[in-house]
Amino acid sequence: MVRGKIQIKKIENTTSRQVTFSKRRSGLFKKAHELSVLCDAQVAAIIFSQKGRLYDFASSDIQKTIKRYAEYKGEYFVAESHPTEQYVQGLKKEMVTMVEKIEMLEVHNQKLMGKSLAFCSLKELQEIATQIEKSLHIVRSRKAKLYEDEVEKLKAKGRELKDERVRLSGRVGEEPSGMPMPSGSKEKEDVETDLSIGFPKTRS
Amino acid sequence: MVRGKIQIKKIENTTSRQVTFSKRRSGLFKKAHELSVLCDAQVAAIIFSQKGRLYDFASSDIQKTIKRYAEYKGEYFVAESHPTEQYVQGLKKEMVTMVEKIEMLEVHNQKLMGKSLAFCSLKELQEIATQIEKSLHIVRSRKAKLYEDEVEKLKAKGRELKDERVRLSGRVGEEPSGMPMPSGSKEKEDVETDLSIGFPKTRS
DNA sequence: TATGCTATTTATAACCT
DNA sequence: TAGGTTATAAATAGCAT
Repeated sequence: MVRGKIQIKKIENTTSRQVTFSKRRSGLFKKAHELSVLCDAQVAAIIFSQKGRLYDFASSDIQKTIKRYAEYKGEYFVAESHPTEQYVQGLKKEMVTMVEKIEMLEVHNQKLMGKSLAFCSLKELQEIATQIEKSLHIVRSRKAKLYEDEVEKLKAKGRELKDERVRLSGRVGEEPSGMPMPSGSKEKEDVETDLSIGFPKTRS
Repeated sequence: MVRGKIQIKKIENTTSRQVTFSKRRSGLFKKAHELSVLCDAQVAAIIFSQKGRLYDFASSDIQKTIKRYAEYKGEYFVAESHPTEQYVQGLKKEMVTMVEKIEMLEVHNQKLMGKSLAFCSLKELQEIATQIEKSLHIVRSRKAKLYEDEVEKLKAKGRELKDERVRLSGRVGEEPSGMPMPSGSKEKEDVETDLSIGFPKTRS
């Protein structure tokens, strides 16, 4: 005889609570079963009692249902934190390509540096030598060009300093107090260049 | 107005079935909730509709409930096809390292081949030139060694052929019908070597 | 497709054995 | 602790909107 509505809050009386648990549990499972049959749905229910005992119901294989649940959540709800297997396969493929490229480059590098030549044929060695000779030529040209530019820059700097000195001596008097300036000498520019080479280093 | 008891079997009318599904589903979840509160139990329910849509209820965290279930049963419900974000981050980090390595190797390669020198300092150019010179020296030595070995092998072959001819001529008679054999000549070995160089090619 | 209504079925709280 | 009884609350089938 139900005396009135019950409040949905924890039943404090242990005996009542256990009885209610047992009855409502079977009620819930019955409803779950009916739902699955009436509506052709896949239903699973898991209950842990307060004491930690497990009760479960599933309209079909509960493991399959839970797996399906995990996959569903993985695909649609937490997609960002669960990349697909396909995506990872793509990454791995890329990595294989990269590893191959690294190996290829390393071998090439080694050969260009005169290492790991033990298994090279004469013909291959000839090709490498030709390549290296070509490289050496280019690098030397570039070095020469850079050196030339440097020298040119320093010469310009030297001329600038000379002009400055001339202007200064003009203002102070007829006799410049600094080093005497040779004039008309063919060697002059070279001498000044040599001096100037040291200048930027002591300045900077 | 309920006209009478219903049979617990699949509702054939689609509309009715969907309405019943919706109503009974919320009824089930309500019962599940009440059970969890009244009896202090941990309750989870998973429903897949006929169309494959997921509905779930859990009195606490459903993942925890499923995990507890898995532990209780001693089974795992990992969605195999979904690698963890952490794993993918690891892969990506590796890839970044590999990309850096490739770039480094490519730059080094380019420099060894006399390319992309535009931004090299004089000092760097000097280092590259030194490296290339060293490489060239090694490659040339190796080439020389290989060539020497080849010549040595061919000379041995030449001597072998000479011995063979001597043996053959001894059997046929005093006069060998082949080419006459010069002897005591200083040029002899070189001549034979030159001949022999062509031999393996025509044979193989 | 969802929500409201209501007659009726179903679940169940309290009690009993 | 389990199962049965019963008065009552709750759920819900069929219909309407």
